[in-house]
Amino acid sequence: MADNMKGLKRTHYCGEVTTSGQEAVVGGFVSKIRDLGNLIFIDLRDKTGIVQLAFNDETNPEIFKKAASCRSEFVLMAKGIVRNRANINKDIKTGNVEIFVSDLRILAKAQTVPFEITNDTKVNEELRLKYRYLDLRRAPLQHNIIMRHKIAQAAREYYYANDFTEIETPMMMKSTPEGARDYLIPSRVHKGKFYALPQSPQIYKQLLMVSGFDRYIQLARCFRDEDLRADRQPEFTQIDLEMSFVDVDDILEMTEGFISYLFKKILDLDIKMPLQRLTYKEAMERYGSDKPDTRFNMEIQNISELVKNCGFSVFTSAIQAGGSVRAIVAKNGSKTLTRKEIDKLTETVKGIGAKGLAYVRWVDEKPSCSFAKFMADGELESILKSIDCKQGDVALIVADKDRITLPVLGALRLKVAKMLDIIPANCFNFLWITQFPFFEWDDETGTWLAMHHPFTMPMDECIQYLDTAPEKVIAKAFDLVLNGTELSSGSIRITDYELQQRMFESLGLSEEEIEAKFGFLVEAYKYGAPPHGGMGIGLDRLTMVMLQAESLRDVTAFPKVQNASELMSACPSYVDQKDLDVLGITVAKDSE
RNA sequence: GGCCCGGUAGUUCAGUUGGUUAGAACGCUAGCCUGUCACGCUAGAGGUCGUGAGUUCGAGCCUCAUCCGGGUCGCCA
Repeated sequence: MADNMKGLKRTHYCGEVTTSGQEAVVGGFVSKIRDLGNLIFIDLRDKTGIVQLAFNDETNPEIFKKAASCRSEFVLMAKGIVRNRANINKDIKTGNVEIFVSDLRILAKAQTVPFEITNDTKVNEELRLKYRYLDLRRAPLQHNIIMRHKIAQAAREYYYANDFTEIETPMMMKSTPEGARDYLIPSRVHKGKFYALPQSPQIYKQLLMVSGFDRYIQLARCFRDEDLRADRQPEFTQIDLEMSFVDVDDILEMTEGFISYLFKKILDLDIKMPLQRLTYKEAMERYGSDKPDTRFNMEIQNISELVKNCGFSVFTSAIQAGGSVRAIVAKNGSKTLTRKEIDKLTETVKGIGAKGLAYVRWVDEKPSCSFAKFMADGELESILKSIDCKQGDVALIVADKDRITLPVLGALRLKVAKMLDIIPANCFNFLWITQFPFFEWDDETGTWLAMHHPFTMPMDECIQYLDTAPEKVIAKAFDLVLNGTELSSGSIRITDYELQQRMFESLGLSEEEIEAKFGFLVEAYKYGAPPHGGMGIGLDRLTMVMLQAESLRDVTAFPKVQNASELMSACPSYVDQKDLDVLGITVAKDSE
């Protein structure tokens, strides 16, 4: 049997024991034991840090014996006098003192842990995820999770101070099969019917504006049944907000206020305001991405004009087909791309849609160029001059339709920057992407699809093109990007009932479909809605980028892995047939 | 679903052309040690080489299948 803590009340967190001469009672996990024979030191750890407990066998043999029986990760409470150490440990904040223990309780023994609880770890993440509760004992993860809490707290402080009301919206809602797949919840009462977990509280928050709450915020859990990435979990949290009587600029300003407040409070950084803005078109042209990382340059350059009459048919035929020839230049730095690396990059771009990769590698005296033999005298030189490719640089060139060249070079730009290690750390580059196209063409179905959700307002001057020229319609939609990560998406919503109807129609929805899917929403807007709009800021991603973490798993207490399972509890899991019977559900045999 | 990478003591890794009993460090267990703080010293335990099949006189190593994990493309209004 373990000891109890009767008669002891914690007076200090471990990391707070810094002043000698007082009595202290601390509780925590055994981090390290140094048994010198007639002298034992135990490092006791809690969420605030480590304090050294000291024992000797002359003063109190009973307690000494108990200390000698302690092992790693035992849970202890200890009382004693805080005294100065003989030698100071400069690495920890309590390194000048120790507690000379007069009462020791072993509150829980611990099995040998499957991996050591250390700040730096090389241990396989799979194992750490299986024992997530142990991994979470490590100081860096504790720090991340606590920082996440502080970011959430700052969000509430800021938006509450700006008259936002926090309102909880349902987790069980109507499935509206647009966009991402829904996670479904079967109904027991209505057999054969399903609720869906929210992909976002979108519809509810818009209705809250119809109701007149004017400013809404929620730290909302959202669920999307799509494949995971390092920056994508099936469930995640948004700082979700909506505002009435606003246009795009009002929302951007409110958000800039938050970013300013947040970074000052959490990181003591002054972010320069207003944040830089780029239109979607410009972002695609210059960076080949709608979420460009602007911490480094290497912008995409169009050399179509220069090569349209050259002898290299790969270039000329792409231009004749209505495409373009574009390049990025990796400038001379501490590293250059080797031939082998360029070959590897060629494979990469082929994997994402490009037919090939032309290059100029100017490392030696003369540039080595994959297409030199097709160039007339002086042509290569003028290309190199125009894209500012000098000795020591490597130029990478893609020729194809714009919808290939731009994203491919965008992906290449990121990859090359990582390979050459030119992305500065401790740098936070925010960027608004504005003026998104309203529709995007879908090759598969041969129709225009809404690029954002179908409640997004078109720019006032574009409404005339809704039916005649969909490609000209620009949305009142915007994204917030930080260091190449999309943090947030927002828009002004359609509040005009007739316009909403036209929107649905131009997206090819029939009367019946509109009624079945969004009938209640369409009807709500018949009763008068103030102009409104809002956004959802990804709390997980925001935390990840602020803490410069590699993955959402580093800032989420209990994350899921790539196949959307959770390794610790092994979910999802099968359920008993009788539980399925109650729901009227039959599972196909081959799925087991 | 496609492509790429990985899986050897509890952990991190090494393991030669396919060849005798698969090693090291840390951790763990036991003993010694009065000022450690990566304590030190001595000894010991600990292995289905992810799993299954195949090739071979012989497989950790070669082949195939499969499972698990990571990254990425598709997907993510």
